[in-house]
Amino acid sequence: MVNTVNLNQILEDLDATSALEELQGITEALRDAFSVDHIVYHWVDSAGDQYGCGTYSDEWRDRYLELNYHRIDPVIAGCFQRFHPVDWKRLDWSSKASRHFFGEALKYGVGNQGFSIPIRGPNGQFALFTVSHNCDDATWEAFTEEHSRDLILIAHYFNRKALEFEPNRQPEQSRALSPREVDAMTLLAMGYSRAQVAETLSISEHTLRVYIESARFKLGALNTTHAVARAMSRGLIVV
Amino acid sequence: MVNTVNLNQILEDLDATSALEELQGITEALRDAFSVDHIVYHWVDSAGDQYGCGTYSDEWRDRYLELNYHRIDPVIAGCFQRFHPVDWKRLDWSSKASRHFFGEALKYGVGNQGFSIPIRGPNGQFALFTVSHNCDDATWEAFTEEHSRDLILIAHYFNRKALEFEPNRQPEQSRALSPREVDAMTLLAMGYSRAQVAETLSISEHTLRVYIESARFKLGALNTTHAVARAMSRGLIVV
DNA sequence: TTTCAACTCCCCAGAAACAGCGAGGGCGGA
DNA sequence: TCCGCCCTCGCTGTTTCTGGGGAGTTGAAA
Repeated sequence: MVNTVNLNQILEDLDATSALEELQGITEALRDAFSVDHIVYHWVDSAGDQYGCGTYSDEWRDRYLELNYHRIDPVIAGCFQRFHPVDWKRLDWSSKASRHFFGEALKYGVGNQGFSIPIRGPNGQFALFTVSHNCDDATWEAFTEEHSRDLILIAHYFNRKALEFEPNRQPEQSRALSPREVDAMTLLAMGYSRAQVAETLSISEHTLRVYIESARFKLGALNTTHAVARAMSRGLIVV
Repeated sequence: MVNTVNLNQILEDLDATSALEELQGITEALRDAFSVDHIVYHWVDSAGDQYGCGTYSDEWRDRYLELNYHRIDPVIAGCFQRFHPVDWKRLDWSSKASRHFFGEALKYGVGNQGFSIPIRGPNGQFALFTVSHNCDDATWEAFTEEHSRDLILIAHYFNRKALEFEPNRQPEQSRALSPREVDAMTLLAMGYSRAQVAETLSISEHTLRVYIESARFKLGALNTTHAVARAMSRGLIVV
């Protein structure tokens, strides 16, 4: 793998991008620049609705989406719990589903090595930036070691553009919760019953209910559990 | 402001840091390297519990914490909604509380210029990395323009260390959920009622209940909402 | 000044969730 | 082979949550 990558040029190209299709082209240019098999940016969205760009084959991408592989993909699960970029080797491949998934991926041309960077944006947005290649462990470690910083920056810029191009996903910008509503949601997420929450906050249970309903309304949630889930995924509460 | 900053050296120093106190020292070194007034890393916990390190005066930090300024600080509010690093000038200072807050900050030696980078980690973790200085707009723009990429990387490395030093905030490991349990938790988090979930999964509501109870047990949760919250914060389900 | 959002309190009835009991078939690892 | 986990289904009763009303205060923004 050649290491004559001009980081500044890449980032400027990314900055200048004005359309979604161009991002696709940049993944290809990056793949060639880094001399790796694949570069993928993958926005992981709520209901399994997904979006991204990259150099994986169409067959693999379609299969991934169709079979809802994001649910068993250890890369997603692992990155979701981490802040660090992560080498695929360090993930948990112990379950049968994981190994089967990996086998499938190999068949469809994904490299045996991978390096994925989790990226998080406002409102619980979550995405991955992945580099994948076919080589031995030592080569791969040298590569990731050398380029991890550049890749973090590139991932960051990719996500900027993705957020820019997908304003539709932003209107989820629900109105912020009031302090009391945050309190209520937080305590509910901690497992308190309504009675306990009311007591903890020193208010009547009915008042509490008003907060919950208000929060539910602001979050567009169907019930309390949904409201708590949304509040969490949008980073409005931390448990 | 001098621009002889050795980014690699900084990042290596950060990587080698093994204790919280050293991070404080690094903010001071960075301040000198960049020749700015202040460098601050600020972990914002929505519960109001906060933590960070930086070169602000002790008086200002104490005042900030004591008066719960994080609730009215436009830097926090603004960064929380953005992915991009942001110049303080571009934030919303229209409210009375904001302007009062800014006046206070100036009195306590915070610069009139600022540049803050939002950083997000697992479980809704949120932090800011801020550079602040006293100068005119043009000078500041030139500075941020030149260093924004470096600052993004530095911010990233700071957050790595912060997460590393706060293991109690890391998700605890719990037994993995079975596929059916994941399905159940996911659909519940999407706002479905038990009846709807059962129908969606094509199982009886009683069976569904067994999954929910099982998941609740595995997660050590007190009720369904709690179980969903824990499953989400541990990255077992993605909603 | 007026308006608006936030915070507080109250009643009631129906829907939903919880808790505890039990049972049987299948599949994979020790 | 046996043990344990996963998946599936059933019953009964209690507790909790939800949704529909209405009403008063405060404080900050327009």
